[in-house]
Amino acid sequence: MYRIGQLAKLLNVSESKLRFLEEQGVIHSVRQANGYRYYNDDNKERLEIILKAQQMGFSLAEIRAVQRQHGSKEHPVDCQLLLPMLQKKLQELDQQMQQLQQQRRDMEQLVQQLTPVDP
Amino acid sequence: MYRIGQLAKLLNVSESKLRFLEEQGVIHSVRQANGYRYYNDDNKERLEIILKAQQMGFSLAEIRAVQRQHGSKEHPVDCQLLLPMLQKKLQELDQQMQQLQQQRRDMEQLVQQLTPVDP
DNA sequence: GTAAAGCTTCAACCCAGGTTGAGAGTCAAG
DNA sequence: CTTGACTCTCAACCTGGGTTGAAGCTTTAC
Repeated sequence: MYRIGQLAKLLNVSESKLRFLEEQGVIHSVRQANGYRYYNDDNKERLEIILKAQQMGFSLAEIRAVQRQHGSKEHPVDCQLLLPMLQKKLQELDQQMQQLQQQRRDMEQLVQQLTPVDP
Repeated sequence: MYRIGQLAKLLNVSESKLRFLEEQGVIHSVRQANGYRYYNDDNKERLEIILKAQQMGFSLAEIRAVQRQHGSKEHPVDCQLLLPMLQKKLQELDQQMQQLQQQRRDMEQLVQQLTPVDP
């Protein structure tokens, strides 16, 4: 059981961000009588997954959507939560990349046309 | 010479966005005595480039940075403006993709471990 | 010559994703 | 039993990238 400061330091995020993410409903903590947030291993794991998802460019809205979709089922919950997101993201990225590469080719051609025989 | 409404419709963006982008210094227009914004082909071309750059995930700050870097030189200006941005972005994407793919492999393995011989 | 459509500025608002700070309670150590 | 470190809530603020709306010109069309 971590307290907020410990977990924040451990995962290198701000305490305020942890409070914010909880308020937004994407992570959870356990409250003791003193009112402090405590985080067990499940809470921590979920947080780590959320952070990864954010790094990959998912918005909190997308994350919430997948969480709801998937409900609170059995075990490989978090992986099953993450996999569809990943697959979606990979597809998007593949598409983006292809567009970019096409545009780069176009650009390079343009540049060559516009810099005829200067030297 | 387009007026703002025409250009906005043509490129499928809002008029307010055109005003905003001008205020932010990333595009320009020509003012006539009546106070209206008019857009010549150069203005339009630059706008199109900015819009593409935005689609590719560049922030206005990044765009401004490249614009300043590159000053207002000669001709293939806009391509030379776009190329370094593209190259940077491509690198970033390549990196992201590799991370993602590694993570996906990890995930898939995990899922398999966690769903042993269920049926 | 008047109405509608188009344009102007300016200030206020919106959303996401947080951060900051005040005022107050909790806990461990000396 | 007080000090310092830690935590709580709540409200206000911030940034980026715009949107919305009011009040007032200009231009076009009849």
